Amino acid sequence: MTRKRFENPGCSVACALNEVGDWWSLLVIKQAMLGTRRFVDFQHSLGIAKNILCDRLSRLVENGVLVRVDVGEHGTRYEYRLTDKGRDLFAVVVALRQWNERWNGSKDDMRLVERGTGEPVGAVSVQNSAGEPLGVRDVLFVDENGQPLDRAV
Amino acid sequence: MTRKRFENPGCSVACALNEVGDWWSLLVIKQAMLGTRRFVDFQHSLGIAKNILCDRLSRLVENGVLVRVDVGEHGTRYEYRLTDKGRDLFAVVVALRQWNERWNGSKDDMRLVERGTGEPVGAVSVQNSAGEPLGVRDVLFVDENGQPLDRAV
DNA sequence: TGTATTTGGTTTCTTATTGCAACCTAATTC
DNA sequence: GAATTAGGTTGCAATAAGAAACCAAATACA
Repeated sequence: MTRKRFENPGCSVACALNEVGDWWSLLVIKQAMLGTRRFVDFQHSLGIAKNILCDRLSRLVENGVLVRVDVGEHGTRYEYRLTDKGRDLFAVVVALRQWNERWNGSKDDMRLVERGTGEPVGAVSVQNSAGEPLGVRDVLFVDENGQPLDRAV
Repeated sequence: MTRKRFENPGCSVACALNEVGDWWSLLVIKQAMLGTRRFVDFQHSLGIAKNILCDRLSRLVENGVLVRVDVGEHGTRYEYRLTDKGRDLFAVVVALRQWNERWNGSKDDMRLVERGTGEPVGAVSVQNSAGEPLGVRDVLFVDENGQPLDRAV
């Protein structure tokens, strides 16, 4: 039985998870954000099986999250580089990181600072137009007609 | 062979994915944010197999993302409600939603607006202390001593 | 009161995916 | 010229997923 891929075109979260929602993809992307580009480096830093890494890299390339660039003179050295689409997952990765640090208290080996100033980056949050953070209770989910969906979280 | 659970305590992203990084968990959480609380409602709205739903709900309860509340008089009616920890995944869910809409252009059935004003919520992003958005190229990953890790993304 | 249905599961069975290890080919290094 | 490296592919055993059947307690329905 094929694992359900969330083709449901009515749910953006499902569609996003369809591309990057499996066990390894987001870790591959995070590692790419750290500068990893080569097959063997992904393999060693993540401790992932080679066939699974092959599969994930191919799928991420198919989906336009990574590009495979030929860097050898004669075609057996490749680099996997983030595309704009891939780099745009930065907020997702950082939000996950911060969530884990807030609730599981595990200290990551590395910190994230602004390149220019060296200041730590702020907390990733949903915001209104004034830049004030919004929790899930501060928003409404509305349908195409602007009618709010009943809800109590 | 047991699927690798990312116990690696040195990586927050891996730890976070260990709790909510499988195919269904984030969809269950998103659905809970929409107000779904009952087993059958999760089942029908997500189209998930009952045994898998059981497993995911139990795991999310174990990890403190949901609580199981007895709402029947005599103990066979339950509700699964988000905890503070679960609600705090809001930024992750919205970031994924927005990423998909930016890059895959699929229109979600529902829109997200601020409860008070009815205005659409802003784009979730990593920011510096001044509230300016930061891309992955605008930050440095530094180790415990503040030394930047070599990197070119 | 008696029957049907709903709820929240568990069990069984089949299929898919994972992880490991072995292997493989072209290119590089020694 | 031999050994190693890069980037895979293949085969196998173990695990997880999905569908469907089943089940007990509680509720709704007549």
